[in-house]
Amino acid sequence: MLNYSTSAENHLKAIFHLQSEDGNVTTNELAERLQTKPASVTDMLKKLKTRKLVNYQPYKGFRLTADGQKVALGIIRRHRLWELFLADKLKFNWDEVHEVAEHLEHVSSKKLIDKLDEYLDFPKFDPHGDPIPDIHGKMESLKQISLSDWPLNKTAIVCQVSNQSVEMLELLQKRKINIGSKVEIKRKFSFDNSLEIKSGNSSLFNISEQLAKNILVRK
Amino acid sequence: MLNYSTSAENHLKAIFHLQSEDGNVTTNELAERLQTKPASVTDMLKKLKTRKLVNYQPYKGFRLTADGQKVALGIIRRHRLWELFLADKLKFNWDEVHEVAEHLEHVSSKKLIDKLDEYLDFPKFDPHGDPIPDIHGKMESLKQISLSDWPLNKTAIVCQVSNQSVEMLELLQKRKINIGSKVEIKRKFSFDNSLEIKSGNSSLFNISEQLAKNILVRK
DNA sequence: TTAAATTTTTAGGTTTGTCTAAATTTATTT
DNA sequence: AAATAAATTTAGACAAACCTAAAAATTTAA
Repeated sequence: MLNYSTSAENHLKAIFHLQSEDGNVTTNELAERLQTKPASVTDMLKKLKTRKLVNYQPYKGFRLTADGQKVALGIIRRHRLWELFLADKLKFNWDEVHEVAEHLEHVSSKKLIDKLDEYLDFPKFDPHGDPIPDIHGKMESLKQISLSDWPLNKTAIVCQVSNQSVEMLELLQKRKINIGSKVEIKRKFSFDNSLEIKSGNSSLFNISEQLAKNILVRK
Repeated sequence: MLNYSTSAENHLKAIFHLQSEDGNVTTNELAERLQTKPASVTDMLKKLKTRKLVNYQPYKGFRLTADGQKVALGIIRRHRLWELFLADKLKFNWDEVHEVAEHLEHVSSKKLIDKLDEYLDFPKFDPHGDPIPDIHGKMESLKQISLSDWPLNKTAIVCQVSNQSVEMLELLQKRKINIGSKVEIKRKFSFDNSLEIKSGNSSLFNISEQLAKNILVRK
């Protein structure tokens, strides 16, 4: 298995995420996501195309090839395993693991990752509730819906947070909302779609529509 | 605390090791150690000098400054903690940990390393028997001597292997010699200074002077 | 103590990943 | 459907980390 630069890996991973939302990915989108410039993205895409990791045609957008997908899943596997390690074993807070995992994910020893997987007992989900690809790149898919679509007065279990901004994670931390937390919607305010909710045994509080949309729940 | 490139970190670490053996370090020595060219070393040293990590004067060799020493100890701390993690927790073989740790050591989150240290219970030595610097850069020093200077028929405990080449570690692995193994010298052959030794409860075998010099023992 | 050998540095080039500014293509709007 | 706007690519630069070959300094040895 070949080796890719940190930058190439970051591009592949970001394309993977974007295309699962959007289908075809555009240069601007990717530049925005990676906090870089469209011209830089074009440069990298030309390189990824030579490696047959992406099917890219100038001005037409791009997607990962089957090979690219495989590589991206490997990177995501590393990232999520490290996140779980940091949270479960090293007792990092839920909202601190992402940034450190961004660096650890680029250490590409296959043996390291497979042993880490074993050490963590072949986990299926990371601390954000995202599924972890197994050694073959397969992962569970969650049938979960947004908290903003959940009915009133019915307990939901938080199982994923789809927007991983630091601000948002900090907010959730403050509200003591974690993966696995039980929440219940007590009121919906139609004028701004904000919700009044109850988490665990704490008292009632309000969250915005924006936030509710990014909290995925099940059960 | 500032951030250094992987290459800069590798230079600092190598200078640290070389100067503890030699005192003053030369350009050629360092190039050899890093598997690079003298011209490249000169380039990097000029950069490290601007950062005041090394006191370097053209043609005169160099050493780490107090600051450089501090940075180097931090890198060594990371390296050795990861080595221990890989061996103890992930069950890597003793001779496989070095290479992976070479990569992990460059992930420079202070919190990560301090939590890892805690997770491993603030260990004092890595799987090769090398001391691990603590959070302040302090580490134990071993009073140990080379197996080639050990007397006949007296049990010694292997506590360090000073030459970390893969070949040598593989050889030791084959001979079932590990840190903590008990060995006893049964004969010394003066014509080539090779030794006939007994390790644990296995039968007798021979090792060269070269190998004996690189096995450090105590007790 | 010079001449030869060795070590080290300098000069100039390459690759990778980034950027800005200009040019080009595609999309939108009147 | 032309004109304008937006998105994208190209051209040309730059910094980091490396290299080779040549020049300069230092060391060694005749």
